[in-house]
Amino acid sequence: MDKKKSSSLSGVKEIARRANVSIATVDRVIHNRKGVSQETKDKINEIIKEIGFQPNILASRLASKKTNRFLVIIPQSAENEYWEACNKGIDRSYAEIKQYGISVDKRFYDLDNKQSFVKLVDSTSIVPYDGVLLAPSFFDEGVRLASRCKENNIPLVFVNSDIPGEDSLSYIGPDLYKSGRQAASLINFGIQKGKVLIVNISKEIDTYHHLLRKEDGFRAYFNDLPSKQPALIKLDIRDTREEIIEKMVDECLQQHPNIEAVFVTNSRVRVIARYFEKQHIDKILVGYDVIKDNVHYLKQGVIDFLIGQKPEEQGYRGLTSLFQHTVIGTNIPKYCFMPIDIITKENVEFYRN
Amino acid sequence: MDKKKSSSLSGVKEIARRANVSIATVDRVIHNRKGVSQETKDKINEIIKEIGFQPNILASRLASKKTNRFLVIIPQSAENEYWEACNKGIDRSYAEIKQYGISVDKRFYDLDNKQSFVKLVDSTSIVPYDGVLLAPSFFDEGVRLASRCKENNIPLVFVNSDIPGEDSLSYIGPDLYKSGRQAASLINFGIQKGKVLIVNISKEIDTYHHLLRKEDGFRAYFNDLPSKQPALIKLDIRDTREEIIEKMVDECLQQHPNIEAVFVTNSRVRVIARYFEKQHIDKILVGYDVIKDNVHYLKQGVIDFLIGQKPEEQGYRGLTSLFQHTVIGTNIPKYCFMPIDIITKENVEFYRN
DNA sequence: TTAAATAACGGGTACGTACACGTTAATGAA
DNA sequence: TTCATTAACGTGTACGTACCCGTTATTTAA
Repeated sequence: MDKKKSSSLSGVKEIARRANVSIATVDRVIHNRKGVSQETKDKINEIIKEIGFQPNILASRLASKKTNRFLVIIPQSAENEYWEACNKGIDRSYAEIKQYGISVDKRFYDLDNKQSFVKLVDSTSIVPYDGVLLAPSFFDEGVRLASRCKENNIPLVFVNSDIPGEDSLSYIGPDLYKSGRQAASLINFGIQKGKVLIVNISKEIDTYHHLLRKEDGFRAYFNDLPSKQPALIKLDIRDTREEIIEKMVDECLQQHPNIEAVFVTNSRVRVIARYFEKQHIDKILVGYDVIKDNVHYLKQGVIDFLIGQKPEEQGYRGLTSLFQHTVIGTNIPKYCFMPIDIITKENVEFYRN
Repeated sequence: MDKKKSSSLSGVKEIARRANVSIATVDRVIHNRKGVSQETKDKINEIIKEIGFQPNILASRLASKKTNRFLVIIPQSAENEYWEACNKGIDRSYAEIKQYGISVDKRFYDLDNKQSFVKLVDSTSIVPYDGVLLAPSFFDEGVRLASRCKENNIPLVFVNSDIPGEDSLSYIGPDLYKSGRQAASLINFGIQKGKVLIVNISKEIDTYHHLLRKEDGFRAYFNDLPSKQPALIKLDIRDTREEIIEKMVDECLQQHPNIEAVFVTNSRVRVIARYFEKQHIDKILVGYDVIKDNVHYLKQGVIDFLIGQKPEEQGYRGLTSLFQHTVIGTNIPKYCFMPIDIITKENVEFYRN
């Protein structure tokens, strides 16, 4: 943690002095531009290694008027707290890195409208950008954008959902499968011997696939269990209107009277919670995402556990990763899985998305 | 998110141009040094507000050869994963801010030896420092250091445990009481009608007090419960030798045969877990801190829940806060409570301290 | 009345790096 | 031989801010 007086003992000037060359030559070597003989190049590189030269990023950024542009493509924040949080994380990152001459262009699409994503992806030129942050809610277009990035050699970071085949710089988001397991483990801890209901609520086919991964993990947990294995009922609701949802859940509960716990695979758990509260139903209820409505029912005791996926941090890390990769030259891990946060009535007040 | 071409439209140069003064005069106003008439001072301040001038921190730091020193006083990392993590967080922060000409001096004390803390505090001069990061494991000396900081007007940040009376810049750490409540809530979710055992293991009286806060929260949760209230047994162990601990727990379990769950108020839960494994005891076990041994027993299924307090982040935030306050001028929140993380077998692999 | 002090300002250099441009010598083409 | 080209460097300025050191006018002390 100690540092030499950074004055004359480090820096390009010192390197130049030791190598008997000018600062400009050292600079050429550092940025491996041409115009330097192999001999001096070797000598300078050796000195660089010897004194452990680390360029002063402040001075570097100040001198090179270089300004990097990043492109961000995520769902709209309006009426969607999850993506609002992600957006906020991006802003927080931006506030920290704008000093370095970074600019960010954000484009938003409608999560309920695949076409808006298609149009956005196809109409946006990625050429002027030094990096792209993408939430690829829809598969095919995500792939298209990814390959365009690859062609142009532009680093690409996925947030929230991954497209495993494409070689992105990094994926930052949840492990859906494991989060499903986690939910199962919590429910298993609380139930006696009743049945367990799994509810998937989604209209778009692509987003529905994400829910399936969670369900897989959920089921896998119980399958791996040596002892008791509760009966698992499944309910698919391909409609997001509350009346429809309530009606279908109602019917299902009629049909299976001894359901003890309900697992909702996304943030729509709030709708089920509202229904439970109205009908004075007291079952174990587990769902996703720390958004206002869900927190309300968590505090009421209607929802027992929420699983958090840190959307704010996903946004923050996404942009920060692009910055660190491009400007600082840091090595970015290919996969950055978010923690699987368990939120209850007792700890929700301290939770940070 | 859009930015004007930051070239000629912002910066001290532009301010100077608009105010018909030299850059030096603008600089005097910005750092409110004397040598400027009230009139021009007002004019310049107005222009600053008008164009929303934000000084370029890169250039500022580069020009002023100012180098800030921070003092860090925390327990030794050796054989203590918790404080090792905190130390690591401090290093991570340092790696980010050293660019700005920050240097950090670390001093370590022995958590099991109050005298080492006393000596350290009394022998260390805080005068040359621009900020102090302190883990005040022992109360009285913490107070002494705090008042010395106050006299010298040096910002002080507490991590891990607070000394509420002293006006520090910030406290960064857990809410012990609420974390106890959280533990209670988890246990309550899993038990049927058996008794619950609370175990405090600590030698030093000061650290023992921290455990009491958790116990208070734990008890409060059950007190607030309208319905079932399990019997709470308490076991104080003022010795850290494993044989002693095992023996006392053994006796206690003999005496109370129908204990269903055990809550250990610190990271020593590993000792109880080891004992449980040996004796093939299968009870709900909840404890603190994501350290190697505890994780082992979590994965074995011996420990059901660990409560995490993010030591790494505490260290990171601690130093970063000092930096932001001193160098950037950011407003630091007086209290920064860590989330109360719930860690299980299923999510531990994604957990970040 | 004169020297000294002070208030209010401007000029200029430095921080560490980037880069445009100038310079020299060697090489190649005509 | 002469001119153009190129490799291999050095010089110097710029980035935006900080701050030392002048300079001028005005006030104060003697």
